[in-house]
Amino acid sequence: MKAMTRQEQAKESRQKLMDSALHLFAHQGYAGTSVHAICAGIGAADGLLYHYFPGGKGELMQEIVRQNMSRLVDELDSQNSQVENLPLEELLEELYLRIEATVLRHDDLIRLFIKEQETLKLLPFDEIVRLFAKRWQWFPGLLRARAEKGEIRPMDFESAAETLDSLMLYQLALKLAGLSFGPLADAEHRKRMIAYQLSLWRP
Amino acid sequence: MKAMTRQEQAKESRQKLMDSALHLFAHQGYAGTSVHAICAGIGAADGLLYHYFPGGKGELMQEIVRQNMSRLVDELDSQNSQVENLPLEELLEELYLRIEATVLRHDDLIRLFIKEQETLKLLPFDEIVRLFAKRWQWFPGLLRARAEKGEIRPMDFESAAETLDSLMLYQLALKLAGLSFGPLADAEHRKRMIAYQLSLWRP
Amino acid sequence: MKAMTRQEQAKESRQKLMDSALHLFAHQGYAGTSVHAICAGIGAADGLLYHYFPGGKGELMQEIVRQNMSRLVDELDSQNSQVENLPLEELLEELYLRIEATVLRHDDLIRLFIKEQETLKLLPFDEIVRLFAKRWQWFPGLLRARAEKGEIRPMDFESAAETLDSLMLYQLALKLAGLSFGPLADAEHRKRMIAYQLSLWRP
Amino acid sequence: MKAMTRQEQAKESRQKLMDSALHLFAHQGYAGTSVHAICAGIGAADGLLYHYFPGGKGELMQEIVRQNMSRLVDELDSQNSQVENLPLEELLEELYLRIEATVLRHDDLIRLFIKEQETLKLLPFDEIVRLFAKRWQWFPGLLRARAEKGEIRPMDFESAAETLDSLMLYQLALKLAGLSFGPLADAEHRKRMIAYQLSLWRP
DNA sequence: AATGAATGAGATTTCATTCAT
DNA sequence: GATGAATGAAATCTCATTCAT
Repeated sequence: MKAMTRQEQAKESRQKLMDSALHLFAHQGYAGTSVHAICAGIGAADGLLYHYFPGGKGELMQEIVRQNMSRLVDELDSQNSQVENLPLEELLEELYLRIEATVLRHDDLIRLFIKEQETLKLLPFDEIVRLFAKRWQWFPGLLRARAEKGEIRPMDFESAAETLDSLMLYQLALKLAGLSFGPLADAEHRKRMIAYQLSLWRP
Repeated sequence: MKAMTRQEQAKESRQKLMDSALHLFAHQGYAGTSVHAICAGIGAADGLLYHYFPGGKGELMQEIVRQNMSRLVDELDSQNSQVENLPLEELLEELYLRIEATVLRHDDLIRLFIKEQETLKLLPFDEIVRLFAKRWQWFPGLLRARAEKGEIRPMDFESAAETLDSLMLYQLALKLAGLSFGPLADAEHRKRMIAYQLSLWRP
Repeated sequence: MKAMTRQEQAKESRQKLMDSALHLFAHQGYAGTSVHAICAGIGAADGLLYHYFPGGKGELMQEIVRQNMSRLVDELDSQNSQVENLPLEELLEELYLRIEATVLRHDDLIRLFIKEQETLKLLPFDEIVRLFAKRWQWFPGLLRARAEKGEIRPMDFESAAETLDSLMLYQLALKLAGLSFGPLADAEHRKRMIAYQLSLWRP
Repeated sequence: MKAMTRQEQAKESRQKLMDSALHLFAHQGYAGTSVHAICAGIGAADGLLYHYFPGGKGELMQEIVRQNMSRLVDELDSQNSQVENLPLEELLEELYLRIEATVLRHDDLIRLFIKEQETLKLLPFDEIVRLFAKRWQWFPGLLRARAEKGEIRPMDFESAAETLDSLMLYQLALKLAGLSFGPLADAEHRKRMIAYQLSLWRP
C-alpha cells in the first residue's frame, strides 16, 4: 500500500466516519446510534468525530444525506439510457433490474429515509421533482412510441407507466424489508408478471 | 363522566400510556421517545409507567405491538365482506377505500413498523401468512368469477390481483409518507387508474 | 383454624411484617431491602406497612430491634441455670451448646447487628453491660469453685473464662459466616478442644 | 507535585474512585452508598465512574475486592518471618501486634467483608485455604519446637494454636466493632492473657 | 490528525410514601 | 384492616460534547 499524505488520511477518516454512521443510522436510527458506536465502528476515539464535524452528530447526518443523495440522483439520472431499442419484454425486465441494482447499492441511504422521514426535509426537492417529472414523461412516451409501432395497442399510457412503477417499487420495498413473498422477487415470478402485462397490452 | 371503579381507572391509565407511547414511537421512533414524554403525554408522573410496565419502555413497546396488531388482524380479517356483488368498477374503488380506512385507522402502528422494522420480529407470523394466503385466494377467485360471467376476459388472475394490490399498497405508502403525488391519491386520479385497468380487462 | 378477631388479625399482620423485614434486613441489609420486598414477603400490599408503622421503614427497624433484643436478653439472662453441678467437661460442652442454640435462634437479629452496626446504637446499653458483667462474674467464679474443690488447679480465672468465651464466640462467628473449618464446628473437634483446656487445668 | 502523563492521571483517577468507594462501602454498605457519593468523594462528576467501570457500581465493587484482597493476601503471606527466635512471651505479643497492624491497615476491606458477606463469593478461595493451611502448620510447629527445647510442656499443639488464634481474632473483631472491653485490647490486659497462657504451658 | 479523560445534562429506573377507595 | 394507583425525589446510567495532551 502506498504511503498516504496527511490530506489523504484526513479525507479517508472523514469518509469512513460517514460510512460507519450511515450504516448505523440506517439500521438503528439516528437517535438510536451513539457517537461512540460510530467512532468505534472505524476504530477511532470519540473525539475524532468533532474534528471533522464540529457540529456533531447533526452535522454528520446532514453531510451524509447531502453526499449520498447527490450520488443517488446522478445514478438515477443516467438510468434509462440504451434500453429504448430492446424488445418490450426485455425492456421491462431490464428496467426493473436497473432500479433494483441502484436501490440495493444505496440500500442504507434508502433505509435511512424510511426510518427517519424528517431527513426528507434535507433533500433538494427541485432536483427530485425534476427526476420524477422526467420519468413521468419518459416512460409513458416510450410506451406510446411502441404503440405507434403497433407493438402494443393504444391506451392510457400514463396509467400504464404508473402501474408498472408501483409494481417495481412495491417489490423493492418488500425486498428491503426482508420479506420474500413479493411478486417480482424471483426471475420466474417476474417474467410471469411481465407476461401478464404484455398480454393485456397486445393489440 | 360516569364514576369509575378503581380497576377501571387503572385499566384506563394503562391504556392511555400505551396510546401515548404508540403515537410518540410512531413519530419519533423508539429511541427518540423518552419515558418522560410518554408520561407527560397523559399528564402522569414518570414513575407510573413502571407501575404498569415493570420492564420499562421495552415491555411497553411489546405490549403495544401485541395489542394493536391483534386489533389490526381482526379488522383485516373481516374486510372483504359484502363487496362481491358490486359492479367491478365500484368494487375496486370500494376495496381501496376499505384498505385505506383500515390503514389510516392504524396509522401509528403501521408507521411504527416502518420506522422500527425490528418490531416485525414481535409479530405472530402464522397469523399474517394466513391473512395473505386468504387474500391471494380470494382476490384472484373474485376476478375469475367475473370472467366466467363474461364481465372481463380470461387472463392470469393471480398476476392481475397482485398488480392491483401493489397499486393500492404503493399508494398507501405514499399517503403515509405525506407525498401527495401518487396515482390513487385523489378520487379523480383513482377513477382514471381503475378505468385503465378495466379497459385492459374488457373482453 | 379458629376464626380471628380483628384485633388478633391486626397483631398477626404486624408481627408478620416484622418477621419478614427482620429476615430481609439481616440478609440484604436495611438499605438493600425495599418496602415492597417486605410486604411482598407476606403477600400484602405496600401500603400496609404504613398502617402499622406510620414512620415507615425506619420505625419498623426500630421496633424490630427493640422487640427481638428484649427477647434475646431474656434468653441470655436465664442461660446459666442448672449447669453448675455437671462435671467440668460436660459443663463446658453444655455451655457452648446453649450459646449456640440461642445464637442460632436469634440468627437474623445477630446478622442484622453485624451488617448494620449503627443499629447497636438503638440498644439498651445498661442492660447489655449488666449481662456481660454478670457473666464475667459468674464464669470465673464457677472455675474458682471447681479449683477449690481440687478439680482444677488455681490460676487466673478471669483470663481462663475469657479464653473460653473467645473460643466460643469465634466459633459461632465462623458458623454464621458459613465457614465450616472452625475449631468447635463438629462434636469431635469440640471435644478435643475441651480436652485440651482441661489437660492444662488439671492439677 | 511532579508532572503526570495522561496515563498516570487516568490510573490515579481510577484508583481514587476505588479508594473512595471502598471506604464508603465499608461504612455505609454497598446499597447504602450512592454513585454520586463515591464520585463526590474525589471531586469528580458522576459520569466518570462509568468511564472506568462500564459495569457501574457492581463492577467497581468486584474490582475493589479483587485488588485489595490480593494485597491483603500478599501481606499475610509474609507475616511470620523473623519472629521464631524471640522468647515465647515476646513472640505471642509480636504475633498479635502484627495481625492487628495488618487488619487495621486493611480496615475497610475487612469491614466490607463483614457487612456484605456475599462478597466472600468473589474471593479466590484456594488462595485463602492455602493461607490457613500454612498457618495451621506453622503455628503448632512453632509451639512443638519450643516444647522440644523444654521451654513449655508437651500438649495438643494444634488446639493450643487454635485457642490463641481465636483469642486474637475475637479481639480484633471487638476492636473493629468499636467495643473496647475485649481481653487483648490494651497492653496491660494483653500481657495478662499471655501470662495466663504461658503459666498453663510452663513445664 | 488523533486520543480519551472528564463533564454535565438528561434519560431510565427505583422506591418510600401518600391517599382515595 | 387492606389495597394498589399515583407521586416525586433520588439513584443509576448514557451520551454528546469539550479540551488538554
